[in-house]
Amino acid sequence: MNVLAGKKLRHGENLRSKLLEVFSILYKIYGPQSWWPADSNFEVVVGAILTQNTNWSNVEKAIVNLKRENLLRPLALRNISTKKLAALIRPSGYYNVKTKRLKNFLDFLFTRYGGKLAKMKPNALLTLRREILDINGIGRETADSILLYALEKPIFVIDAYTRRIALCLGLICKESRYDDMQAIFMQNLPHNARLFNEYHALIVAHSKSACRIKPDCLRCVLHNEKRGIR
DNA sequence: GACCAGGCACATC
DNA sequence: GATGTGCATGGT
Repeated sequence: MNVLAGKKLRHGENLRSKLLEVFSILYKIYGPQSWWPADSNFEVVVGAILTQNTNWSNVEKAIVNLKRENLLRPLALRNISTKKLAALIRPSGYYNVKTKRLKNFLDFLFTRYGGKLAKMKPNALLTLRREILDINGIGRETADSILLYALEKPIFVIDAYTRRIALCLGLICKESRYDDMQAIFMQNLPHNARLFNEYHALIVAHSKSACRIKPDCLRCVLHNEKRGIR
């Protein structure tokens, strides 16, 4: 369970105001992110699967290969052989595993929604989440990335960046599990897809930034921001 | 050459 | 349920 929700933090701040403050400062520093970096909702899904435990620059190489072959369309990707798909996504690593996972998602998409992501959108968030999590190879993070960034559903994505920053800020402990961490954000922020989109994207932007302080240590940024130091 | 990067499933205990 | 392991590339 969420052991920290509602608990008073130092300086009398509660979790809700702390989370909003962090968002406000990140937004002020990095500006609107308007994620995900993709040309279509389907490309978001492909990227979410390819980026599993992989550097994004490697994923970009695979995406470029797929675009070159005009394969970033559900039907086209469903119709190519696993051998060809594996060769094209090779730069993203774990290419045999990820080929199966992409095909699994496509099987689901065509079986249940006629190959159209748009047909998924009207369904309730939790219904969709259950369905997507049933696909072999799609875990919580990938499912939530698809739900938030491809289907615009209000769910907070927990990834390695979020974990590191939340740990740094004392919002979670090392033992916290995915659902616990997600509850910290979901129970203390308005359920708004645009807010969750920007918040997570800003966390990634900060984590990847080459700021002079240790990128993972948001505490330093918060401290300096309050003192007017950039 | 070692280490790391936006996971996940599966086997084992 | 917790822990260990396999899956693989490209950048530093």
